[in-house]
Amino acid sequence: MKNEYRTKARSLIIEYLKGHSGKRFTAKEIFDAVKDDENTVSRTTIYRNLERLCDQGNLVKFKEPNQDSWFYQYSDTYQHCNTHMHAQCAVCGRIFHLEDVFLDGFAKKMKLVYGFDMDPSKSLIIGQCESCRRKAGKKIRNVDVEQ
Amino acid sequence: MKNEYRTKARSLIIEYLKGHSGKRFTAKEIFDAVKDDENTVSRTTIYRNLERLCDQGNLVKFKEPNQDSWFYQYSDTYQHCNTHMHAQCAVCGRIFHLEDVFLDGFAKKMKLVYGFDMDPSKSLIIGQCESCRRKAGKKIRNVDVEQ
DNA sequence: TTGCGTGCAAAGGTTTTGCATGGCA
DNA sequence: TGCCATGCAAAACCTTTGCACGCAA
Repeated sequence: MKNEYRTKARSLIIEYLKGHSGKRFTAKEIFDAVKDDENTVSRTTIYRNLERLCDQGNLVKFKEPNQDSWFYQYSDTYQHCNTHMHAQCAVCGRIFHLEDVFLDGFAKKMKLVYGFDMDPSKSLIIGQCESCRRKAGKKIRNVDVEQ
Repeated sequence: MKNEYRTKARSLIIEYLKGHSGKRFTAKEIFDAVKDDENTVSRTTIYRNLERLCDQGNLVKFKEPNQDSWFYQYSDTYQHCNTHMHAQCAVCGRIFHLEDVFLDGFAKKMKLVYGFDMDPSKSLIIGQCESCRRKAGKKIRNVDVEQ
C-alpha cells in the first residue's frame, strides 16, 4: 500500500474541483484554473492527480460527443457510482445520480424485451436539467445570462 | 449543395462497414482492414469519409471509457437515431435500437421525479447483450471462442 | 532519511490541415 | 473541363513516460 503525501499541487487541484463540484472540466481547464501569477502546476502533475482521483473514486471521467479531450467531474457521492445510473445535463454538464429503485422497472423491461442485461453504472442519460431549462426560457437574444 | 462522387476509396470503406454492420471500429482498424497488397487508402481519406458518413447519418461515432480513439459503427437504421435511444453491448460493441414506446414511461418518470428532460438520441445504455451472455456461459478457461 | 510527488523534455498516438495532384461526371 | 476527392507531409492536440530533482513525513 502506498503512502499518500499532501502536496501543494494536489491540494490546489482538489480544492478547485471541490469548489466547483458538479461542474465538468478538461485537464486543460484545470491546468489554466490552477495557475496564477506565482504558481503553476505542470500538465503532467495535473494528469497524474486526475488519474489518481479517478482511481480513488472521487472523480468521474467521461467523454462528450465531438470533444477530443476527457472531462473530469468531482463528486463526493461518486463512491456509490458503481451501483447506480447517472444523468447528465447537456447544457451545464452537471451529473445527477439516479436512485436505484427508480431504475428497477426499466432494467427488468430491458431484460425481458431485449434480453439485455444493463449495467447502470456505465450507462448515461443525456438531457436537460430543470435549472437549465428555466434559464433557457429567460434567454435574451440567444445569449446565456450565466453558465 | 455538393455533388458527391463515387470513388474507389469511399466504396471500399462503405463496403467494409456495411459488411460488418453492427460491429464497431476505430479509424485505425478501418485503415488496416481496407488496405491490401495492392491498394491503400490514406488515413486522411479514412477520416474524411468517416466524418462525412457521420454527417449523413449512416455512422455512429462514440467513445468508450479509457480508449483514446473514436469508434465508428455503421447502421442502416441510424437515420432514425435522432428520435430514439440505444443500448450498447460492452462485450461485442453491438448497438441496439430501442423502441420509442418502450421509453415513454421512463422519460416521464425522469421528468416527474428529477425535472430532467431526457434526450433519448444522445443517451446510451451499456450492458451485455443476450448472445454475449450465452457465450460467456460457454467460455472455457476464460478464453472467448469467438469475438 | 526514505520514498512519494513534481517538473521538464521528449515521445506516443490520434486526428486535422494545406496544398498539389488525381479522378469522376 | 470543372469540381470533388485523394495523398503526402506537416501540424495540432491531448496524454503518457523516463529521469532527475524536490519535498513531505
